[in-house]
Amino acid sequence: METTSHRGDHHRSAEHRRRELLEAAERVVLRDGPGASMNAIAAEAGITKPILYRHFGDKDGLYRALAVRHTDALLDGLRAALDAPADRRRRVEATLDTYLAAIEARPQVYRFLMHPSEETRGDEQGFDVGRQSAPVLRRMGEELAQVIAERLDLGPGGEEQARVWGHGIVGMMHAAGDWWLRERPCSRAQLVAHLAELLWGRLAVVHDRVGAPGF
Amino acid sequence: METTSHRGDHHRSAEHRRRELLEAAERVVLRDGPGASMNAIAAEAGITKPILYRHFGDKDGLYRALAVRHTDALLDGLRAALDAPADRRRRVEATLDTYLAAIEARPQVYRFLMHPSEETRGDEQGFDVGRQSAPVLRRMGEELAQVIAERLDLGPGGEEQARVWGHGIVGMMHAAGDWWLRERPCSRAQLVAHLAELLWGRLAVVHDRVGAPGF
DNA sequence: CCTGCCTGTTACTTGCGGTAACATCAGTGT
DNA sequence: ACACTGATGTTACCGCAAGTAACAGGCAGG
Repeated sequence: METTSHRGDHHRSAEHRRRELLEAAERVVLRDGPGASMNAIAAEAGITKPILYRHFGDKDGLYRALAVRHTDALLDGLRAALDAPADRRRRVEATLDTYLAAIEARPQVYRFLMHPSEETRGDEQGFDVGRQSAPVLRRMGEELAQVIAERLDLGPGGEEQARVWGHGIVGMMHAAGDWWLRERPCSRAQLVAHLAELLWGRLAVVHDRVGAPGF
Repeated sequence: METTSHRGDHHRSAEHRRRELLEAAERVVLRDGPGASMNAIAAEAGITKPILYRHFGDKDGLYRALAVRHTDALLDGLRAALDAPADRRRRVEATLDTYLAAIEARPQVYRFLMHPSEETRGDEQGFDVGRQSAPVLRRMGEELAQVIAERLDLGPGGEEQARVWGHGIVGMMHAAGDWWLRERPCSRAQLVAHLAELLWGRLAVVHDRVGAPGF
């Protein structure tokens, strides 16, 4: 193997460089928000733009590469919470709390993940529907759907229902978390409790107010 | 009243012009997607950029003005569904279906509403959290929260819970609708049924699959 | 020595948001 | 009649960001 020496070195240094660039990009994005320019990122890394383009193709490529790490980390945490040894309600609460703790701890990362690239050209006027939802949300929805379909006996059509629930629950978590993080109206534990109550069907059984139009 | 004649005419023609510009902008946005340029909008309206800026301040202003009409229309529809004469389950289903029918009928409008402006400068590095969620979602969440708080007897702390539920349900509806519109895995009625089942707490009572780790 | 190949540069093009400066025409006060 | 005001419209420009040549040096291996 004469190749191992230099080609291995080349590859390793290339990947090493790539990691360095990603870390520089992360620093800039965390400092300047998701609108950070390629020039700023290149400057932070001590180099110039074309190198970034050689490594990542375009801005979207860089942002996607950046997002993968955080997305994976977040999903790992959620899977762990979903697999904790406890009853179903506790698992749901733990999963909600894990997500909320993550976005609370690093709101800049969260903001970046939910908003990676805006408008990937390739539209072509034929309505393709708003796919503005961040890929991380789609992945979370799909993974949750899979867990639900695997573990719950939903009967015929259960897989479809599991997917609806997966995306629905993730959307609920995301929207509530976004609002909570902005307004901070209560503690994280209270938010988790309220959401779990909602998922546990309290909306269906709570009584109407007296003297109000029914709901 | 010497003012009524000319000032009234001036105001009316100004507002008329504004409506014309908004309609041209809408045509372009529906044709080119939310990334449409001010130049393109001005050209569609038969004028040039500075006029748009005089009328709407900046791009965000134009987009906000555009969004208001659709947002109002959508919210009116949702309020009507929420006020329909039927039991609670039917009302929830009607509300979900109204929202989904709206985004199904005009996906381009939907996409535009959920994605108005990207990154309104004014960040200031101090974490302000991802407020990328479209204003329309916030408004929907707040309005639903108000309806819930008004009509349901949630006991102490009920208002807080109502707000959590409002934003959570809206997020669920949005995420599920977005996914459904992209993949079209089932009929609208089925999607509504699945979501209503989720809100009715079936997640809490459905049985584990035999031989699988519990959930 | 010359040929690739990687890394890096400077300098450019294109396109966008936004603005300044100027031109035009309608009605108003004196 | 005449200057003034104010809205409508223009051309031409600035600044900035994404993305792209085209060129310059280090370091293999024939």
